[in-house]
Amino acid sequence: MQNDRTGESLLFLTDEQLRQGIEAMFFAYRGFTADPDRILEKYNYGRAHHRAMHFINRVPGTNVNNLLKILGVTKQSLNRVLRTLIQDELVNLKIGTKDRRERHLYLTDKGKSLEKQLSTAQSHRMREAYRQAGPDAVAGFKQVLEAMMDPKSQVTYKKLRVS
Amino acid sequence: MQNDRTGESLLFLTDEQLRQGIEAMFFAYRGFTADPDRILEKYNYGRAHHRAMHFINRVPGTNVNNLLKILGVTKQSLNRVLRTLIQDELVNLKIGTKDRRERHLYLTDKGKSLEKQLSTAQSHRMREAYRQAGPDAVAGFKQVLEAMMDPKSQVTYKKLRVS
DNA sequence: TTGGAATGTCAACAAGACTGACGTAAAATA
DNA sequence: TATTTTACGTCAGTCTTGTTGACATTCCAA
Repeated sequence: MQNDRTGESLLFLTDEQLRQGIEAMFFAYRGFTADPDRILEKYNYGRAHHRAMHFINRVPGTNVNNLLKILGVTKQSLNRVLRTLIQDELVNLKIGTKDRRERHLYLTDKGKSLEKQLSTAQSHRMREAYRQAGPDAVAGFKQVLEAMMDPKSQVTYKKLRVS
Repeated sequence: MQNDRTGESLLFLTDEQLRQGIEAMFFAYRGFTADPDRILEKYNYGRAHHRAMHFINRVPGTNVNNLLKILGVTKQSLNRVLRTLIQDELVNLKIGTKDRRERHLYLTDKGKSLEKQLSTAQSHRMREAYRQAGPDAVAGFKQVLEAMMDPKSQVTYKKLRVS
């Protein structure tokens, strides 16, 4: 695409480059989750709670089914997490007015506060990485990640921008 | 907040950009692990086995302690995985000649074969993503990921290139 | 009115992480 | 030589987060 296949090296597609990419994903993901994990530990929550809160914050009023699709877990798994979040008053349920089977999910003020703490920590690391790498690198970073997603995730990911 | 100092737009550092990066990491990592996961399931192994095999393949003859540092888990956790890999004859132990307390780890032919299967699947997705994004994007991708790692992981990551 | 969708919940299970404690062999050091 | 430290293994117990399967409730829509 952006290179002449007529003698240019395609060096970025060597096995060594791919292996490096794989290992970079592994180590970077550990860093990516490290800061929120430390905070969550203090409150006796886990990554699953973080993810739920993140997307409830991102899509306030989402119903359970939609959240399930985003998170890609079973309802039983999500339910366990939601139950504790609701008990601890981090998440609010509102029964749908149009369809009363649906539960719409919202963060409470307490929930927003914790979510803010978590996303601040995570964003801080991301911001530093972005700053060090610069705008062009960031654009490339996102391009590659997006291309790595399953098609369904890609759709979900893009929808989140629009909404 | 994060706007142009010298007229240059730091648009890539907005909260929205950071949030997108966070979500991209989440969805991309799912894609990243999806293909190997499917293969592992058939053999009744998990991601932990994959990671161990990956790095034993990458650093043949590594001792247990070194592998522990790379993987960042407890010895109990790794041991459980190693035990099954050795039982199933995917991994070989060799007692150190210089220091006989050390166990050096190697993939057997059987182990190499499975590792190849897994890395082929994972590389295939990575290669497609690289190809779609192009060499500049790939460079940026790696820059950002590297900057996102914990310092210790960064060192480990770089050492793997050299060795 | 009936089928199916949206949701919740109970039970059981497994992977994979953790901590803590203990044991052994071998190397390093005082 | 005696002691301590290192490398490794293992037993036991716990936690989170995922899974399947089964069943109940509510309620929309054909």
